[in-house]
Amino acid sequence: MQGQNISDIIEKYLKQILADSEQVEISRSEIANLFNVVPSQINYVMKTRFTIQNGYIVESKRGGGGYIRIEKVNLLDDVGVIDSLIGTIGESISQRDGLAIVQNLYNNEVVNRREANLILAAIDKQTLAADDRMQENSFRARILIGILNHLRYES
Amino acid sequence: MQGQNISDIIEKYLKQILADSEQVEISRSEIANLFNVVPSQINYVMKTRFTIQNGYIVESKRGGGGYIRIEKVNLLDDVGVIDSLIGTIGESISQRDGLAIVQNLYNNEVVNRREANLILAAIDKQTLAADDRMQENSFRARILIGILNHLRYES
DNA sequence: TAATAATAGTCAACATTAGTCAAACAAAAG
DNA sequence: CTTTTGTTTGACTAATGTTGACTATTATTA
Repeated sequence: MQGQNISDIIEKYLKQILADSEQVEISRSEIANLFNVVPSQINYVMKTRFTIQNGYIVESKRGGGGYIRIEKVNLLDDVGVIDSLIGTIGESISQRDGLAIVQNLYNNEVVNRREANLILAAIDKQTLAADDRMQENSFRARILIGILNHLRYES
Repeated sequence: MQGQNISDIIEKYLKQILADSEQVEISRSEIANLFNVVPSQINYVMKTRFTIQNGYIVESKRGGGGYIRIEKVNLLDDVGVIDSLIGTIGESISQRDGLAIVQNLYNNEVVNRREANLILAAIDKQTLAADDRMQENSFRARILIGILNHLRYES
């Protein structure tokens, strides 16, 4: 029996709720209070246990009536393809290689033609119009990775 | 589940009315009274939830018989609005305003849900992960404009 | 026309949330 | 026992919402 630290207990508590409903909406301070931890511990639990790789999406809002919402999503079958594509992107990618990635997605029917063109518009050299090539390639990489992470699940 | 703060509730109330008619005309003090808030809170709701990015135009008049009128605008009816959207983006846009624009595109059926989420993934704060806020907002602006220009020719 | 009443707008202070980051501490691995 | 990895904590930051004093505009009345 593992899971004695408080982060594990909070994780278990939240996942128990998520067993019944698709999402939970909590107040950070309330939960922190409930388990007698500092509020920022809740952020730690989110970052380490409710990641997209595990099939969770976390959204939040600050200010009055603020919240943290955890949503459980269905991971798709081609997660393997996505992982390997992310691996090849790394921290920087040229427009040419970016095009290849998008074409790969299209060929694997992860996206349709319209969606592929949308992505290409987003990572286009002219669109990014960065100060230098390194910055351009770096942002292109981040955008592609963000999109790929999104494609892991159905929304 | 959501909508704990009073601004959200007022927003919902007004949008419910706007679901049936193209516009609403309210008295600021009446609405403030109805929801037990100070009148200026209504201005706050207008400024944060009924912007042109959200697809609304707000007009008002002071003095006796004064009013605030909210009008829903339709992207498809008016090609110029895409231009004005690009204009409001300018060189920099926050995640919040970016979300408003994408939601607007979706509401006006310029993009479908999947495409909207794809765009949101591309302009997400975490995706961009820029060194500073200015850089983040700048790239978000370029990406959105690139996509909007693409959509203009596509459809 | 001038004064007054009846509206709405602006702005800054304050309130209420959540996020970040790094240091201290603890547990696990080597 | 030492090193590495994971956890806990709290000070500081950021975002969002609420309030009220003061201002601006328009209509009505004297």
